[in-house]
Amino acid sequence: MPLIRISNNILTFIRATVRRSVRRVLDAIRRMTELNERQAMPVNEIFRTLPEQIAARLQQDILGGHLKPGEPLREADLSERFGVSRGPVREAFRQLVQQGLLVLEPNKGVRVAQNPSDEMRPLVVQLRRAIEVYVLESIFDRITNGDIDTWQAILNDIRTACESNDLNALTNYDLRFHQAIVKSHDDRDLFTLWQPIAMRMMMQYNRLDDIMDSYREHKRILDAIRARDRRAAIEALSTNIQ
Amino acid sequence: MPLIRISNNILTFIRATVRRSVRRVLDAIRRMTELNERQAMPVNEIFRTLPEQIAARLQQDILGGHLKPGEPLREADLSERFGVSRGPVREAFRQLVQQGLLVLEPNKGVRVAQNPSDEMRPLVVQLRRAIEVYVLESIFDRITNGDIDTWQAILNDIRTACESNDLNALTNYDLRFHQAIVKSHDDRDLFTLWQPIAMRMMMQYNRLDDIMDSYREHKRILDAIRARDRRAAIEALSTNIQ
DNA sequence: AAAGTGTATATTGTTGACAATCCTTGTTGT
DNA sequence: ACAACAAGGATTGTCAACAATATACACTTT
Repeated sequence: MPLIRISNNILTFIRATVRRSVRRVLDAIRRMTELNERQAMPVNEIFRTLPEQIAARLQQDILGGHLKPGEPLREADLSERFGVSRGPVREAFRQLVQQGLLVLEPNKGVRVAQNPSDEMRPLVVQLRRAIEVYVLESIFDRITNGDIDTWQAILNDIRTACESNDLNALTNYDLRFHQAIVKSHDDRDLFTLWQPIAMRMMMQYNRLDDIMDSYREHKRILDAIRARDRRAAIEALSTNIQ
Repeated sequence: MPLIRISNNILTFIRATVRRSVRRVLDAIRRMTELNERQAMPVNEIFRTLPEQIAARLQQDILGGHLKPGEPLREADLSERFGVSRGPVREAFRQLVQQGLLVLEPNKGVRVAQNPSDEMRPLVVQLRRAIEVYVLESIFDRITNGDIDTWQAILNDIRTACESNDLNALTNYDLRFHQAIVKSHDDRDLFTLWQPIAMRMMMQYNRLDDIMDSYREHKRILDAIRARDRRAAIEALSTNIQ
């Protein structure tokens, strides 16, 4: 029971004003941090929607192995866990289905997808390589120092994860590193195309004997880019994807 | 107002009985038509869900060019058109987003996706070829005469469409032909992976000077399969995808 | 023994109402 | 002139209640 009663008209106008103010602040931040327009985020990527937040959490759970392949997910459970109704949870499920992390059986719900079979892995590798090499080729001459700084920051996170032997975090940052590259292409559709393929590889993240190799491989990529050595960059990228 | 009032208990038992009967009939049909188990459909693929039906209709509208790229789709409009509430329409939107036919902007709704850029087309071709060749290689020795008959039926449809110069129908059957091949792989995940890529090619279906070429190309594929000529089949398939 | 039936329960599917957001238009203040 | 404001209408987002379906189990029929 509020202490003061406010009319609806006044409420909507307060909301509008606040919203506008927030937008102005965010615009200012964006200008200050000099995100180049190529990846200028719409406001709604900063305040992500409910389903997106839920999907992000579940994605981590799946890639981190806390949810095992084949495990069923119930809408009611999650809606309680996140304190929302079943609608946004359903929506989040759809997003994860698109990414290939969940499979949907009508009237029966969703389960965590099985890891891609060993037989299939070479195909997935081939597809992902094709896309990422295409992206890197395509953007190479337009890569700014700002881009490189962004990627360097993620690379630092990769290093930290490797050093502390945190496979969970490594999976996450590895994904983000490549994601950042793919997202810097003008054509956002490429990211949509790339995501489900990359996800399928992330589900079985165990190819390295020495975990530090992951850091070294990514460092090679970024160093080559910084040196503007096109061939070396693409070669390093290809090597990393397997 | 129903003429007779029936208690809830009786209703549920009637429903259960009817449902079981339907299932038995469908099982019988399935056995009679001798669909091999590899692609044995669950019952719910025969009676498709509401969202699936809506998505299928919209898919045709988009591929047929009745909905132009960039055109916004409103939930309320479609829910009225199909006589359902907005829920299933939303769901259908999500499925089409997954296929790359719609793009989603949070709080703003969906629009028909832009055709892939010319620059991007070679990449998409490469990806689709990789998948379909992989599938064909993988299933080749296990292709049954039943499979071939199924594909022949679609090929006949392609021929009819070509002869009557119906580009709309041709797009549809061309899609189905390849879809049937991809779906006959054990691993259903391959289809999920393939679909968004193939859709992006179907959005710009205009590469042929002579429309009958489409029939000839598909006939070459099927003839080679029927002759169990692996290399020729894969070569014909590759040629067809461009 | 195998297939079918009655029933209860858990879960997903659908709906309509309401809330939040976007977008446009006209107005105000500088 | 220009940026910010105010108001509204249109559209998407969220919710909670209800309907339909899947599934399991005890029981009956053939």
